[in-house]
Amino acid sequence: MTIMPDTRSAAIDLGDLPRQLDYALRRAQLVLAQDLSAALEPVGLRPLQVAVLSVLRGNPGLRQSEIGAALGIRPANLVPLIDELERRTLAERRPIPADRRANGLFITPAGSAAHAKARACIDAHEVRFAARLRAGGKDQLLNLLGRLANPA
Amino acid sequence: MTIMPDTRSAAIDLGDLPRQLDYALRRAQLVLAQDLSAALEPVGLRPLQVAVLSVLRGNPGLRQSEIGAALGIRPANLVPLIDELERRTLAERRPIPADRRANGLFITPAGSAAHAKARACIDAHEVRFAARLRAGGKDQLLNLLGRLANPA
DNA sequence: TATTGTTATACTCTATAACTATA
DNA sequence: TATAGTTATAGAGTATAACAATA
Repeated sequence: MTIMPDTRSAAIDLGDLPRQLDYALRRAQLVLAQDLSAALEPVGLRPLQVAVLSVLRGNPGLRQSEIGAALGIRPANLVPLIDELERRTLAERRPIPADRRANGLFITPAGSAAHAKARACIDAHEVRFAARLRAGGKDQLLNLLGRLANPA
Repeated sequence: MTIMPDTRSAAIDLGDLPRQLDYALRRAQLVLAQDLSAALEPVGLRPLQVAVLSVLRGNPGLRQSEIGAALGIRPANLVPLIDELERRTLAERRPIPADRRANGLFITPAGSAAHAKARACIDAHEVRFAARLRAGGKDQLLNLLGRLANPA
């Protein structure tokens, strides 16, 4: 459980913080991440693991380097992540004959099943938070966040 | 340096990820946090330390428990943070006669000076990223993020 | 009994550097 | 020589549990 800022007690002067994008982002990101992690607990997967499965589902045979580039995860950090997915037989590494340095990554049937369950949790989570916004607010937000993340 | 997702190579299918709030938040938050941390490097402070100084500046004598509640930091995690600020004489703990369990926290002149420098860095950072949005985009974004972070 | 601050500890995500085996 | 994956390690931020001093 995260400790959330006390937004009610106007007694405390937060200065410029409420006008800072990074502060607002940190707060919102933390709330969402906490909720999503809790929502995924029944499935036993963390958000990042689900993200990897999502990409694997749409791109069978992808190399680790490619997944890392797509999701913004460094090769060194991707290794233990894939290790665990493989240990739980949710994904597997297969040798690539053409390049024996690289691995082709594949989601397994068990991985697809887990991913489907995770998707349901995530969808519910998304609906839950979209409800906090006005109609069209989610699209607006995704647009704004995309602009921030991309130099454009 | 963070590895950012490859948004250009449309070769890879990211599935539902681009439509997920938590994923968009994670990406944007990471970009902003990285940039801000780098921007604050000359001052030698991390964003969270500056946040504490900001609150201290507007609320001299605040207790640790109150700062923690305001910023969403647990008491146990606040201790080393304050320790370092105190070690660098940017803030100080003073005993509270009325309650000898608690500390009153105060920003020092050196702390105010450091905070002023940090503010300039943060303002520049904010301008830099607000420029990625349309006019009024920042206010829109702050509004949406506030709604997400707050249940109501 | 409850609260304030503290210690100790663990987990997640991110980061760098250096290694191996291939290419 | 460059690349793919790996190992080892470190730093932030966040989390819990348990304790001492005080209320």
